[in-house]
Amino acid sequence: MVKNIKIIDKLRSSSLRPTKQRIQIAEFLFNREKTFHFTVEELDKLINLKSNERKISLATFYNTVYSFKKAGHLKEILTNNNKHYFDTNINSHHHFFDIKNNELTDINSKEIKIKNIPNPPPGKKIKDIDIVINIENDYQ
Amino acid sequence: MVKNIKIIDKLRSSSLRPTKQRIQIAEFLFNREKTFHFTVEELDKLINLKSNERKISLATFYNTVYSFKKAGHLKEILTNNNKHYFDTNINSHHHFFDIKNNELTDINSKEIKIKNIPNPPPGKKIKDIDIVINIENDYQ
DNA sequence: ATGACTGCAAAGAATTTGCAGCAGA
DNA sequence: TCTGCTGCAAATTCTTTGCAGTCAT
Repeated sequence: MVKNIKIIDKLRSSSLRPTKQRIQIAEFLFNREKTFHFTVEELDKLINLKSNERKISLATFYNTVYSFKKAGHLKEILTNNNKHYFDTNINSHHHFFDIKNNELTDINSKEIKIKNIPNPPPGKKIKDIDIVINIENDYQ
Repeated sequence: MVKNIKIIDKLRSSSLRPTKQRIQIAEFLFNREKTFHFTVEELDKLINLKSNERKISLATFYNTVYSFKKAGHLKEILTNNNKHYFDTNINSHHHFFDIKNNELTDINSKEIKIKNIPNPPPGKKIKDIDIVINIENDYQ
């Protein structure tokens, strides 16, 4: 199996040693076209079920996902369902959240704009802005 | 101690029996001027510490807070810190979230507006929109 | 060789559940 | 009386931690 050079560079350039586990997780996450939303536990199941190799431990998934987040390769998504969701799309974008099934969808529109952004409290600055549009079934 | 008629009406009008526990919790939450942000565990501590009466059980706090939310008397706030935060301000409003200390502040400004709201997916309708402005210390 | 990383298992934090008994209507 | 509600404790779920052994450099 040919190692993915791009993935290894990505890791190195974030001062993350390209270990077997990190490479496997990074390939799974970043070699894809579409945005991918997940929790750490889901990721563990997805990767460990399909792989024949030795299982990666849950603690390593937690470590790795948080390292990737810190390095800016993943974004964390706000929800009110008491789980940490991550997103492989790190560009500034927003989400629909289906409150019935806890389902997240990216909002592709870049046109969404906020007017009259208030000033942050003294001594603070704005880091970024999350917009979540909560949706529900349209019975009519 | 005079029972708070308004609180009892509020409960009744949501088909919630005005039990001693619900009245005590509702008085604590709703008889105040300013918006109040809390988690269920914090609420438990705040109410049970200051009260001389028999302690209200944690399960009852969970039941009650979720009933109040369902009845529309509380709003749940989005965060990414793995806790359910609630807000006594049920009017549409938004939050600053200090990512360092997990601290929520209301944004009073009603002028904040979103332009070009995208269409929800087919069969869905927009329920509401949450905006969280993440802030951090402004070192310069 | 030396840090950094991983795996394991135990601990921790927050929330949920089941059910017997209690209390509003 | 009859449900709905509460209290308790156990269970569940997700996340974190400590540490010994392993691996990348």
